[in-house]
Amino acid sequence: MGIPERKLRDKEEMRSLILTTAMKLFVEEGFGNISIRRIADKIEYSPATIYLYFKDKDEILYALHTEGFEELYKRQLGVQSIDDPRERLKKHGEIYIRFALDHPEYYNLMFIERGPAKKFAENDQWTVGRRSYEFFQQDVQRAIDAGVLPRGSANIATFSLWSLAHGIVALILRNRCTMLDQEKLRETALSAYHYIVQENEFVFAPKR
Amino acid sequence: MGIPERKLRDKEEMRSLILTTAMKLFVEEGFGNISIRRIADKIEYSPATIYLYFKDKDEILYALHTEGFEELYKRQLGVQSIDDPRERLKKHGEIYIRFALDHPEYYNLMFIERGPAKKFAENDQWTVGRRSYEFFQQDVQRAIDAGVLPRGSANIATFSLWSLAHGIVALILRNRCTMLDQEKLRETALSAYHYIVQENEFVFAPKR
DNA sequence: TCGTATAATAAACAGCGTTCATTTATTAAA
DNA sequence: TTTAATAAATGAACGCTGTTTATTATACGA
Repeated sequence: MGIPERKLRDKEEMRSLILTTAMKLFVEEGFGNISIRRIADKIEYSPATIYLYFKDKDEILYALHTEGFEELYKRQLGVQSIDDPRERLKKHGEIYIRFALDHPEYYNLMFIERGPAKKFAENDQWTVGRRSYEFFQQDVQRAIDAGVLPRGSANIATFSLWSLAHGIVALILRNRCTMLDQEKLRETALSAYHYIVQENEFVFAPKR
Repeated sequence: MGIPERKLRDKEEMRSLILTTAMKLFVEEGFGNISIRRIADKIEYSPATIYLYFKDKDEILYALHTEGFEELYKRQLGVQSIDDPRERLKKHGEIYIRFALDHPEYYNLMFIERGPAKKFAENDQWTVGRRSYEFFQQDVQRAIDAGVLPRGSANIATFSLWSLAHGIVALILRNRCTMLDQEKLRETALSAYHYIVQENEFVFAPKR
């Protein structure tokens, strides 16, 4: 009696076929060009078939968004090579900003777009994101304990620094930085983060 | 020979009829429910007619976005009652954050959505935004001069603080703050900004 | 009044997410 | 092997979207 098992495997295979196809479309052509109908085309099934495996489009987006958090978390682990609390905090920001600028489409999905967020309530209330967040928060707490950051709620401090990093890349990704040198956006982004989390006042000052 | 003049007036009237209708729809039903066809319905014209007065939908969005900047700038002027550079900087952030949370739809259009940004290149490269930005930048420069902020590029400092405020509200508006107390988001937002721009010497002041 | 310039529109195009009745394929039972 | 039941897949439609174009209605100058 291996038939129900095989059927389940088939179902799972189809789900992941849809997902990897969505992923490919997503990476190659960006968020805007992803559509149920195009995914269906690529896998040579009817659009209606996709709805047998996913409730709606947002459910697919949510899966992609989870994929993105895997990559981000992997990168975050890079901070472990650093001991100094302040340097570690800086590294966190750099990793975050680089991730966003390296994978703008993923970042968009993970932190800007409305779609996947709708699933937070239904699903696990942002479990994937939570892991990244708490990892960061730990190091923020450490920085506070070390006197590198002002005392106060670690929650607020974490949210504050995260907002800083998010704000930087979100404004860049959405083209709100026409007043900045477009050639040096990457450097500027990092400098903006360093301006807040810095060794002392001269480190990032322009050479004169 | 007042006919061509009247025609011009008519044309201008039609443009503003479309805009105010779009505005009404926008405010009443939000960004997602604004569409050329619904605007056309409301003013009892065909959708095609709208294209005689606006090149495309983004051009209408851009006009709304400009409207939003008027309101923001008005609020920004509120800082003029404050002299102390640090307090003024704090006020800037508060006004910005309050504006975003009071008018999420406008904020979305002005700083998050992709549509209007496409017009920056074609039009005047974000003149409306620039006014707000430069007003803020002046006060940042003043804070630097007063020793309230670390020395360094005023450009970076401005961008940095703006990013902080933007990040805070953007994450809230896009529902990425499930880890925070949803009842106190407003307070938390302000606290997050104050955490960076504060009396306390740790963050900004040079080491010892 | 007549031809012309302008304004407005109906209709269509190409796309979207989603639903549902119907058909096709697969499995279990007779 | 044939038949009945079940599961998988789909065609076609619904109701939207932004945008274009050929056609019609209107207003104007001569």
